Amino acid sequence: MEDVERNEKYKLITRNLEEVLTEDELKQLLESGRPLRHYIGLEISGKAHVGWVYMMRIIKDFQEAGVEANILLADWHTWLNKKLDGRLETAKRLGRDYFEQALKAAALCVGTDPEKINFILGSEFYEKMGNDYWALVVKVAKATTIARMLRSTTIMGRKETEISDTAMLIYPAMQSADIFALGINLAHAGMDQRNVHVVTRDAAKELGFEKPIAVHHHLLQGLLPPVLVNDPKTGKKIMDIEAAKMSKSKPDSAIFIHDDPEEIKRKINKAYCPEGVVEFNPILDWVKHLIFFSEGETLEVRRHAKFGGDITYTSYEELEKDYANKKLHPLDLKAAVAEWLIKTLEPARKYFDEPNRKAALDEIERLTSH
RNA sequence: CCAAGGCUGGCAGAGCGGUUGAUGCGCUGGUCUGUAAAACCAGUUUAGCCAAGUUCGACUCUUGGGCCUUGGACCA
Repeated sequence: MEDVERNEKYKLITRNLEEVLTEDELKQLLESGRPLRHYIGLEISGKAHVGWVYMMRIIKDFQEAGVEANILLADWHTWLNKKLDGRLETAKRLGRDYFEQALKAAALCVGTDPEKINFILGSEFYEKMGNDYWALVVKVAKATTIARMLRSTTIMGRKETEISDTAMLIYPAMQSADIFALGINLAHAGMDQRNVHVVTRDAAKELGFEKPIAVHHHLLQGLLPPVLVNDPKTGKKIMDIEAAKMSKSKPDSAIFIHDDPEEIKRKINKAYCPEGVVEFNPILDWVKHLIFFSEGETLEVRRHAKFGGDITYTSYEELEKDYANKKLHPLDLKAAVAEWLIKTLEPARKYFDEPNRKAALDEIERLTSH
């Protein structure tokens, strides 16, 4: 009975993850019966896009498996990384006024209770911990070579060569310290941040801390045509992960959670989506990961009788097969996806009707538009 | 601290003491496809890190300052 439950939990936690470091460790932790403390850290930078909704669906799974969910509003990291207007105060304020609000809105979109997630503002936490926190940062820094730190800094959406000041090296050290200081045993992030988790696990070993389990989710593709590069290992074409993800510098590459229906339709319609081609297709990527997240999901395609009439898909595989065989036209699929997004994101739009939240959204819009 | 090179449109990146800022990418619009992409056509407005000077006239020359890059010096 208990084994079954553990198995269920394991499945629930891992079913949509792209990577678990390591699976055995996670199984062991579940078996130990000790509480699972999760965390994901977010820089206070851009606007909230559908990737957050996807992330929230994963967090919801974690919670249903009994995991305690924590989100770090990383205002210090934002400051280190020179985001927004470059001031800590701004990151601090918008962390609470916009980011926490947007994350709560995303939680509402996936039907989880926002109040059951702990939101931790970095600066408040560091103040509370005082010297102990900074001692941890130093410990991590001492346990990690410069080369290693540098390699982990591509998480910030910059190439190594673009890193010019020392603060950039403090950034990953703080990220590791956050995990230790919060007593996290389930460190969660997107695939783009896996390096820093690997550094953290190595440092844990060196410092005698328990190695946190690192879990990484798939990054939803941006809507623009993919940038393909040659993989030096296999010689095959792969996507440039940094170029492919949704970004605030390319507003049409992402759907934001508070976008209005017209905006959603416009962006989806603009999206790259070659007929019959499954590979590197952002719309199908979203359908696969975001929409058919779990069993029982459906996608209704409404189309003219001359194009085959309405059809409801109950699995991604089924849909992909039709798409590959050109039985499902991109335009019909796009319309269906747009409708799904409009409906799913409705709670977020409503949430941001509230004047204070709207004002915070306007401010972040202003700070990130140029 | 010293030296060399750089700082031009959203980005990359030419040329020139004076007249229409090359080219590429991006972006916007159009044509063509039942979407997008590709292709082709059109558009992208008051560019020159700052200051002073030389000059009839400087983005282009001189000097000072700022920032970036690389190298050196100090520590040895």
